[in-house]
Amino acid sequence: MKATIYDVAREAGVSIAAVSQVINGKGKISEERRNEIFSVMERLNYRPSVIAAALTGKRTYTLGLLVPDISNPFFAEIAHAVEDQGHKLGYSIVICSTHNEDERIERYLTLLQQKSVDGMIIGTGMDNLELLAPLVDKSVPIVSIAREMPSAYVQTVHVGDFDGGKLAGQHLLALGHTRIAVLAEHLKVSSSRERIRGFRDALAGAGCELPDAWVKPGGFDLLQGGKRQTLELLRQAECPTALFCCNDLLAIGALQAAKELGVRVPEELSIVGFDDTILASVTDPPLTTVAQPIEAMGKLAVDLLIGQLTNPSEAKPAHVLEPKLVVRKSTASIGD
Amino acid sequence: MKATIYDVAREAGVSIAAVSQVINGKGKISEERRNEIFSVMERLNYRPSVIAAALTGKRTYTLGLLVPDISNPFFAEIAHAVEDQGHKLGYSIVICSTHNEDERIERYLTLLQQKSVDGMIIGTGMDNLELLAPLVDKSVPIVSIAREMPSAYVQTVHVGDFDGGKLAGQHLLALGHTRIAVLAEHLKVSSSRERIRGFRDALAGAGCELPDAWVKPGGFDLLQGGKRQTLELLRQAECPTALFCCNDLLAIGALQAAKELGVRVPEELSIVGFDDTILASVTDPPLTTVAQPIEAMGKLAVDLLIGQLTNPSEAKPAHVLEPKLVVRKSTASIGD
DNA sequence: TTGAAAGCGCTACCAA
DNA sequence: TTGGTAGCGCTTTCAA
Repeated sequence: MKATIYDVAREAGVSIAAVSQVINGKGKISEERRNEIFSVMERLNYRPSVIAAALTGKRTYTLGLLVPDISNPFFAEIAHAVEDQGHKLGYSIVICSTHNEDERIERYLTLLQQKSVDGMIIGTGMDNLELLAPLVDKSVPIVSIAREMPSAYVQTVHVGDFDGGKLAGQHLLALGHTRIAVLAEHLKVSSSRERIRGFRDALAGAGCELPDAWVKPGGFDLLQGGKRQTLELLRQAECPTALFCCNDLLAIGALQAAKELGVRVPEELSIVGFDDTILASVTDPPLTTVAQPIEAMGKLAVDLLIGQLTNPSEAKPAHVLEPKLVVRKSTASIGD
Repeated sequence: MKATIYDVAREAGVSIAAVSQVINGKGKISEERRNEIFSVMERLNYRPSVIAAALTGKRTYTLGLLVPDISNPFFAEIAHAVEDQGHKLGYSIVICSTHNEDERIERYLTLLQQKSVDGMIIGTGMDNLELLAPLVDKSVPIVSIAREMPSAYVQTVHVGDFDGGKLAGQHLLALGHTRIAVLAEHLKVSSSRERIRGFRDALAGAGCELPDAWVKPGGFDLLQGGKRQTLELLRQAECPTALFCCNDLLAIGALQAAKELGVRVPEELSIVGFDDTILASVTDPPLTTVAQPIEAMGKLAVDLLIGQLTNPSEAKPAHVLEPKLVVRKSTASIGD
């Protein structure tokens, strides 16, 4: 059986209060007693129950991270960064993957709260901000990452999606493309919408039009979705010469579709992705993509969250990081 | 403030015991009272505290998953599979990434236990089985995934690493290679050792020797490590014509090294990986690799774990799934 | 059927 | 400095 605070107290011949104080380094205990108690804890291999402690409202030094799909390298890399920084600051991270299903968002939100994390980082889009209400009530600090979240209550860390889309657009325009299509995630994803808006903005600046029919929203499976949409696009009589994909996974689907149809990238079709995950650097050809500073975002999110923990009253500005275009081999001048 | 069981009891004019019974669907409560209580719970937006419940030893319907590095697509895909199956069976999954550091293994092991998960799936190699002792004491069910774990206490799901290595070896031999080197993870990783053993076995069967100096263990960063080791190998006078990499990430590092040196794959250097993650299918050239049935492994691990939950006394055999060689474009006959 | 009360392990306040 | 003790919110006998 696991040792409890009572066992330690009994063995050491002191009260549980004394033991509790030693555990938490609070109160006044004589050096002698403290050492005695420590050695008993050691001997009994005693581990305080976080559960019981949490019940009495103590900090748990655990942060929750909610992502839509952990098998998307972008979020896996975010998770990695968050874990790293959290650990540096003495926090453990528990990760929950909502598997892109709305119902699970609510479930994991509740779960994390119930497991009494000290704060949460949310990387999942939330259509229904109502879901945050219980957290706000309990004043659980929240920062959203990689997604805008229009709530005064949550702090936000994300890349300039509009600017990112614009970068992609300008790059493609500079290469002489005018017939360009867009592969998106589900259009309820705000970052996708923003990226497209930025992209459109760039095209518009050059007097180039993006027909609505050429904005293809994907389904749940980004890879398959990207592939399917691209096949459709490429089979049209008047097909696009370039593709802007709202993330790397979609871009890879597009790459696969092109390969399947024998369409050469970048000679016959230019493709630009978004995120700059590990995937982008290894594909054939390597992917031109809009990079998000994943590591910096993860670190910043943790820093902000822990900042809120220690100073809850602070203002909560949005932090918008700068996207960068990384040119690799999947884009080329038209007619090259 | 959040409503407690007391609030509900008071509002409904019953005892907390009655409310508890309703929550858990136990005991005998008149239909009438039950409905009354339900409606009060609704009105108060009452959510039972999992923490408090856990303190009294109730199930939490949460499973813990421990992986060495969530940014490795193999483990991200495992996590995805586990989450999916867990969810199907009504369990939530919390994922912890140990970031490949031993100290964090212990920390997260303790954490998960403290958060009172009902069981744990461990995908991290554990040198020190002592760490499991506290879990065994509390009889927390454990299944290890993707790693052998020589403990009668834990159930195991993994691929036949020896056979997988052998498949790789046979494939390379069949292509006429004899000068073959191996890229491994840290050699304390048992699966790497097994894969190499199987690989050696295949070579030995053909009278081919694998010099120890050509077994290159990597460091923490698999990608960089794989690249560095490959550069070293390729710069030797008498360099290998083929590489067996103990996972896809290493193989990609090798691919990058080859590209950097202008060594053509597969014409001048054949590379075979292990895992068959998404990465393998997108690289340039696509990677020949030994596939693990990731989805099946995740599903099986969850099933076994939940089996133990409901029937703790069962025998705990190891489940060894079959690896499959997936031939893509990174391997070719020697001299082609 | 229902309710009173004893924990679960720990924190924090108040007396001693 | 110390120890006693009242919760924290819920589950679970055991009586009523």
